[in-house]
Amino acid sequence: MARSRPTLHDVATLAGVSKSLVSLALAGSPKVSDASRARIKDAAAELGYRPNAAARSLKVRRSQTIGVLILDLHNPVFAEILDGVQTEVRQHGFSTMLISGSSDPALEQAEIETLLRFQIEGLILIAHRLPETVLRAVATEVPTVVVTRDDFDIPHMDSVSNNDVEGARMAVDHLVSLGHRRIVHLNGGDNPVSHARADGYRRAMTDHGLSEFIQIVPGGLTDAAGFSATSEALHYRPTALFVANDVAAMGAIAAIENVNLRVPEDISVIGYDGIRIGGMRRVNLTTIAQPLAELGRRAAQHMLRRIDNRDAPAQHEHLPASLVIRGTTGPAPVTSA
Amino acid sequence: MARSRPTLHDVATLAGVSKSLVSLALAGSPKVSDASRARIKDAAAELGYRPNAAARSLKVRRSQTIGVLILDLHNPVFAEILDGVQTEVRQHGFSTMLISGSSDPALEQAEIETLLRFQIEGLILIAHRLPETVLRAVATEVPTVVVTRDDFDIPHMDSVSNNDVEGARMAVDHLVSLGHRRIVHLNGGDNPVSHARADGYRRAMTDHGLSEFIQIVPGGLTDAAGFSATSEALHYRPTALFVANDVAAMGAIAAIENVNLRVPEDISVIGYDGIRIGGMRRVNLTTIAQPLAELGRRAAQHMLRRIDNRDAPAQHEHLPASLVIRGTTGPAPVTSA
DNA sequence: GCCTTTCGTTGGAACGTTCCAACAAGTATG
DNA sequence: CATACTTGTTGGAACGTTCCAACGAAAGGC
Repeated sequence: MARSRPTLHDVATLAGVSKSLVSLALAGSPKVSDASRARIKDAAAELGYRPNAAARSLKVRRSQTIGVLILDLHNPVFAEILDGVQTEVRQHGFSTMLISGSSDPALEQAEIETLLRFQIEGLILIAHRLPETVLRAVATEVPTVVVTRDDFDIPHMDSVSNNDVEGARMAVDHLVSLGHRRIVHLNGGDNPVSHARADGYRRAMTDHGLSEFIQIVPGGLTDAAGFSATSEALHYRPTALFVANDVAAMGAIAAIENVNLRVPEDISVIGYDGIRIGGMRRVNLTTIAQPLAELGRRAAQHMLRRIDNRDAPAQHEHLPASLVIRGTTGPAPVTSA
Repeated sequence: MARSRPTLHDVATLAGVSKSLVSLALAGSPKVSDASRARIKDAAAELGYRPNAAARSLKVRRSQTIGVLILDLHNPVFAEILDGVQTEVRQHGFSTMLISGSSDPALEQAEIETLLRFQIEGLILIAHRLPETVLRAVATEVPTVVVTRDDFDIPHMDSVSNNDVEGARMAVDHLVSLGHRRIVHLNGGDNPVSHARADGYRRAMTDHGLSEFIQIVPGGLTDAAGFSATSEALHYRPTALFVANDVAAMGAIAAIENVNLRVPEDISVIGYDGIRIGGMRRVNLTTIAQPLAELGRRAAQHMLRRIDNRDAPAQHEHLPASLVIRGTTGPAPVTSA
């Protein structure tokens, strides 16, 4: 267990040159003679030299690290976005420092503080529940981009999300094209994303001349919330349910089957998000799929761009969602209630 | 957009003291007078001072950061373990630097190298596929603990995992207690965990006097692998399937239902891991649950212990798995084939 | 009134880099 | 042959901390 790591200086003495030259050589400068370069490389290898990122970062004032706050690691939506962020970011030689949200929102702010101490060059928020004041403060400190939300207008702060209103409309369109009219929406609770999806539902229903059937049942974004909200939804005798997200949709389906109705023969169900599990054959959920990994990648790209040009105007990018038809939606039953 | 951040020095001049005293005060030393302390705190707040972690880490040679390699971010098993790691680690004032495995294993080694440059104080491997030589090399550099695997014997390197052999036995016991005899195992492929589970299956079957029914079908750890392996498994006319993990079990169930057999009336299915989705009512999967978050927490604890005492003997901790009975297992059908 | 202790404070070296200015030695230019 | 330029190399300052040794002032003990 080697006590203290070899430094640039150690390599220099072994190679018989100055530490400056070692630094130059290792950085791949062309002004180093081939002979020296070879000697230095050998010495570095022999000692198992590894540059100290803290020292480097202190000197050059760049940490090559970007911070990522992920609201909920358990939520597959966010995990897949994170994956997209990671692949993009590492391709550009950056590392990620990760923190995940906890039950206490105040903790998240403290964690962001920690991230900033490490001189992160950028911050990506994969969903969040920070008050706008905090968000603004953060934006002045470090280039920031938010994924899945665009409900803010802060200078120099980008967002990447899908258009939830448009996605909700696609869900309704799909159901209508299958002959459904009594389409109930299971809402996802009091958050911007759920509001937008409810809004899209409302508008699409109206556009289809189905405003009399508009019915929004309060729910949540979890399996359990979907399950329990469904019993209320069934009072309205829907032939189809548009559920705020996939996870809740799975709960809804379970609730429907629980009262001996069939999906999709009696009731069609469509979710939102496009999480992987939805594609498993056991689940086979029709959904409005967000391009999750792509969302993450784009966020990273915005980030990197903004690191080079902090003063670029804020961009709010929307990536298109897409309808993925699987087994939980089908033609409306002929017996209209 | 404030250009360069205030330093200790700036705080010192504003407060009219030396930077040493500021350092002392901010560290909470008792040797600082109340008057000075107050003045310093005010000055720091006014300037929005934030300590530079790189500088600190350079000086004290402690980064307060631990590295985490997560093999596959998509796999809910690993995500839940990571969550456990995070909560424990942050409670002790450490941050995490995350990297996730990619399709190319060589990349993972490069990423570990990056982690080491940041002077991480410890490394937690949430599953991995590194060759033992690399593992050994890593262990000499930094305290390391491996989660979900214990197939190594490297000095100073801990592991936390569940006992897969024992867990597999529990699965078989459960099925046998329901009257099953024709129990087929869908294997998870060529990796240590799957080997152990197959082994446990084999032993348990033998112990129950069912060695004639031992049947191991090669498969994988994904939904698709479970689906396709099942068609072969059905040739053996099983009344129950013990599948290598939950995700593959979901694929298996889909395949069974696909040929118009019912779960669990015709065939019982039990998985392994205890991922959250399995608990969703739509899935409702009987499984052998690993204490995932606890696995992560324990790993972090081992890590922290080892940071204080690098030379402690290696520990291989096994956490007990538990049988979670849900809806995919039931009594063996009376018509024995 | 002198010595010692305590208290609060300070200067400065160190951590391991990067990079600028400087330079020696050789090569080309006038 | 002096000057300028190139090539390869070097010393040293800086980055923002921590912490040791040292210090002056006040206070206590003799």
